[in-house]
Amino acid sequence: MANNLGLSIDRSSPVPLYHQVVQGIEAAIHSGVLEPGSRLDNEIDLAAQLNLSRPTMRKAMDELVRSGLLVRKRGVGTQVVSSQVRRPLELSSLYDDLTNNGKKPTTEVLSFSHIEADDATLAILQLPAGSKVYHFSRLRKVGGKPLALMENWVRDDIASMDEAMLSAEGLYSILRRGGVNFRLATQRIGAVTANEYQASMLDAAEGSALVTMERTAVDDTGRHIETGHHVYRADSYSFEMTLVQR
Amino acid sequence: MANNLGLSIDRSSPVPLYHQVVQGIEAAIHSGVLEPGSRLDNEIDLAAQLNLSRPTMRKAMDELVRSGLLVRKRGVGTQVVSSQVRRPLELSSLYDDLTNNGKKPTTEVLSFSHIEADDATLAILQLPAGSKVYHFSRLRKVGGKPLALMENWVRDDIASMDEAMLSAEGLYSILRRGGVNFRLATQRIGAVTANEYQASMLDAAEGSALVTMERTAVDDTGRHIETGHHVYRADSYSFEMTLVQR
DNA sequence: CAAGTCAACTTGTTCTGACATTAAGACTTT
DNA sequence: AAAGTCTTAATGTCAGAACAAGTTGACTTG
Repeated sequence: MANNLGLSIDRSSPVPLYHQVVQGIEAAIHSGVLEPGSRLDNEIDLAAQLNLSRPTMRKAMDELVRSGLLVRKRGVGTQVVSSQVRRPLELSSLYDDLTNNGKKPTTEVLSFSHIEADDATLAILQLPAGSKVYHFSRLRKVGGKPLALMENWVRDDIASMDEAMLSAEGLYSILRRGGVNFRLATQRIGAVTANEYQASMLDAAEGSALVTMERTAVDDTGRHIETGHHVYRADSYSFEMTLVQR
Repeated sequence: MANNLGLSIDRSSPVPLYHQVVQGIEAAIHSGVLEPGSRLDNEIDLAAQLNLSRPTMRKAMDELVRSGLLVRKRGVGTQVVSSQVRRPLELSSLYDDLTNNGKKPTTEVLSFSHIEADDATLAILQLPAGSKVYHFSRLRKVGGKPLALMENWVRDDIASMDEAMLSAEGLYSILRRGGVNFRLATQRIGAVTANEYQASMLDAAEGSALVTMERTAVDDTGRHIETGHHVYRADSYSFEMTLVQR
């Protein structure tokens, strides 16, 4: 059976060939052309069908295996796992996540200051003593409903910012415009019960469950850009992810 | 400066060369030989120093970039990000995590049955109507202190199990012995407040915060092996992870 | 007929080689 | 002296080839 996925490769495109293959197979899986559990042709045939070399084909399949869409087994072949694999947790801001899903988030800046960082923040952001940082807290709402209460500390040598900017857009887009290329983040997810302040801000009952996230983001030059402590209403937000065994 | 990392490659080892390089560089970073922020020699020189080809060297560095230890920038070079990057969330069981950290977990089986799966479970595990599954709930303690309350549904065509087995070891080790090679899992992390039952089992106050996790695990043949709903005491457990931008 | 053996198939690893793209600094020119 | 340009160096992409190592099923043999 010629498992022609109906995908074509544009060699004049600036998009790398292996990435075109990734997108094509992703589309085939999500559209149902490739059903969960079905076997793909072997790497060599697939490469030949698309006029690609095997290393290029393999690199594409590597990415799909890593993202959890495909499963490979030596001596056997490659299978589609499931079309309903969730997107892995991405290195993006809450604001981006929401707008990408068609939501219209609003941001209210509750406090804003440009101050000398305390010792803990200096250590986390790996800044020399006496450095100043932006410190602010924001309330994010979707459809008028409070979703998240966010407190952040950001180094001040990237982009200057003020309350108005933070009200109008997401923190990450401001920083990206300042030339930051985010590369990785470490985060910790846990839970707490809402104290009086959190409850009032999030329009929730005191003692209700909140999801907490602490995150520190690093850019491609190794600079620690920002750290934050966020809390989310547990009835409106949870973290979904796909873990892949290496 | 010859950035010789003092690592050597054993070509007679069954461990792939690229993986030996990964382990060597990881060790160099964690031991402090490679300091955070320092630049590595370029790929071609490094490959030459170890008598490897550039693709092999690149594949090793790819993995380190993905795991967040290194940062690459075209036209510039490769840098060490930080020695204190946390291990990414791994596809492992709580039991393994605890024993690997030197803890001695105990497990109490609260209920156990071998029943026909309900529709929701059939759908999640992608089983035909009428299939039977193991359904059980367990309480896990560390140092005599309750940590997690776990309810699981497991397909029954892998390994037979009973209360005694589940008391003595982790679910994943039983399944692995039954020939399962776990490949990926999708999970969702959130929060709730403890109800009366959860509070009493976890020795916590009613209304205290709990971290929730729902997980479905898939093996290397695409079978959906088990799904579970776990709750953890928020004061004793949180999820740490490293996100890497592709 | 059952058990072991072997051949075919598929992914896993590794190599050599080439060119493209980006970034930074040195150089030249105005 | 400042601006733009060019060179250099590094990572990014792609090709073609070869062999290694599991898996599976067919075949052979006792």
